[in-house]
Amino acid sequence: MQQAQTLRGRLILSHHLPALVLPVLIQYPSMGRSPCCDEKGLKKGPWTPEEDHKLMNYIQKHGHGSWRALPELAGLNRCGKSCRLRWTNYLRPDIKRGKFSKDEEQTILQLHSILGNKWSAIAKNLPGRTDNEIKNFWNTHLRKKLIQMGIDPMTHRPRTDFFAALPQLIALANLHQLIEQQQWDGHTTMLQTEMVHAANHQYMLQSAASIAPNPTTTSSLNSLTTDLEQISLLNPQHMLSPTLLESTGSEDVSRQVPHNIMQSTFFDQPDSNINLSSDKNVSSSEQCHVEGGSSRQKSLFLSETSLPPLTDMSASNPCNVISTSKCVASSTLSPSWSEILLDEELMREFE
DNA sequence: AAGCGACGCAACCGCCGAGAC
DNA sequence: TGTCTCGGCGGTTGCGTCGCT
Repeated sequence: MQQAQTLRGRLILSHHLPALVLPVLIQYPSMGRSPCCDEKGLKKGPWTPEEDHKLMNYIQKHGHGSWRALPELAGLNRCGKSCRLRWTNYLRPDIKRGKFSKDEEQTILQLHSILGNKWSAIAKNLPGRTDNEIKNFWNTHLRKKLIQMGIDPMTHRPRTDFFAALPQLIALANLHQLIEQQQWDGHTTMLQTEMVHAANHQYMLQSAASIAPNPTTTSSLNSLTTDLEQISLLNPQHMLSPTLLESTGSEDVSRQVPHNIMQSTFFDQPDSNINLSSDKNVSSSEQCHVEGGSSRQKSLFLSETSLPPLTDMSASNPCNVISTSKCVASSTLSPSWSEILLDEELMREFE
């Protein structure tokens, strides 16, 4: 019954609304979340053709003005925010709908490699497309496409994290095994506490490093570094990797691992004779096979093992937080796929 | 034909910055 | 300076559709 009424409304409206809006109305009434009750009694959920008609009529006659005041003036039982969203993402007459062209797709890919998830900024370069539409297109199509091509959708560079993460995975497996064996009961609690601290510090460093260097962030980083050094001083056996300390401020921080975790895990035992990798396929630089050796050797070994985060940390994408020029500059380290594959002219526009 | 999972996308949520007071 | 309002933005949700078994 309700469906029949909606359908009727759809057919009647189809004679009155601009041609651009008609394809939109075909999709009623199914999309979006199910309505839920609001404390103020305002309606939520999918918009009906009647509501759209009211909103369009009002804005075409009076402009939107104050979005907060609009619903009452237009006779809508919606919040202003909902009206604004509906207008900007759906009803605006200049919205271009339908499939994205190859050109649009390439533009999105290139702009995303430069700007990151700045959908509104990307949308400004694609007339008629909304940020929401571009975001959806990215999440449902382009992102998957890049992943299938073996390209990290956030960095736009070939993914290497799995192989680079192998030593870390192996280390974690060993850590688990060691804790279960409880060979060093007294150390376990302390170690776990330190692991939490180290993880926190790593996270803070990653966040700080993703911000463009300036006096404030530099001092913060120095403070963090000092903090990390203090941890290692309190626990000399948990030496920190020089690369971790030196890399504050570079995007490579996100690829470091709390080395005090690694080292305390592997070497606190009286007889550290731990075979961390029996996999012959792992390259020599990634092998974690350590038998005895001096502490200097052990330290060197670990400091040279650069490890990525196991999760896809969007925060580590410099393009999410820093300026375009910084991103382009960082892209000179190694060419991103878009620099190789896509239109050079467009790339130059953003350099 | 029915069941089921993946997909697509409109709409909501929560946060943030700008501006007014 | 602090608070409030408003608009904008990015992330997430949830439901209908589609395609496969």
